[in-house]
Amino acid sequence: MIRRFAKRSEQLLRIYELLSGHYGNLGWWPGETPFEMMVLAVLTQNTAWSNVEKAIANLKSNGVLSPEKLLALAHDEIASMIKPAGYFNVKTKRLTALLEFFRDEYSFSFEKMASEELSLARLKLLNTHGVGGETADSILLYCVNKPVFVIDAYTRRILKRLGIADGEESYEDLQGIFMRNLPADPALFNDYHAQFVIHGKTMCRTKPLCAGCPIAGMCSYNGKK
DNA sequence: CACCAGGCAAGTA
DNA sequence: TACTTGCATGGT
Repeated sequence: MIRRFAKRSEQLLRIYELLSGHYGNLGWWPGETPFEMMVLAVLTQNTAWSNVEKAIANLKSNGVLSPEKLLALAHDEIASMIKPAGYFNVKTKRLTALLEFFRDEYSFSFEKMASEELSLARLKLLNTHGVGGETADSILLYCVNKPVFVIDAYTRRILKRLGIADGEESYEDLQGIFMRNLPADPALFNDYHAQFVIHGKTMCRTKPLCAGCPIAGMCSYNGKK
């Protein structure tokens, strides 16, 4: 097979160029505040955004979208509000664990979290119940603007169809592809991830070929899962 | 009605 | 270490 790109970094930048040229610079930001984004990071685990939005709307309408308010609620009260996001008992437990961690480690301060050495902050997040790679990195990128690349199901599927990944890679393997070959720029990582999300929502889903796909020319999808 | 989206932890061996 | 299962919703 012919290598069409001398370097991985050129290929990754070309993909970004094609996606952002098609979808525009999204300036994507999943929540209105850093704290809302922290909550969203848990609520969105294995769940469609449409359901997550209903859950976060319930928290807002009940006036409890703050770490102090949420920690003062009983398990069942949180669970009933986030019910539309699914897995509500699991997510209530995970959200509570994350809020306790945020209180105990950083006194509910994103400034304190941001000032901590990045790899240490990431390890601490990963050591918190309910926080895996994607959730930790979403918090680091979207709440405290750290240059970490978030890998999600869309990213995995798109990379596989592009022939960059074979599906056997670990989370950190895939993350490393981006972080070793792109400048450590939070704004780039934010928008690149947003491009994968919007592209994954509309294309690269189940159809072998998608009309109008901006990266169709680079896609090696052969119909295999 | 069947099926889909789509992270993490805990149990098993 | 690697594999399997539980968790729950809303939309098609």
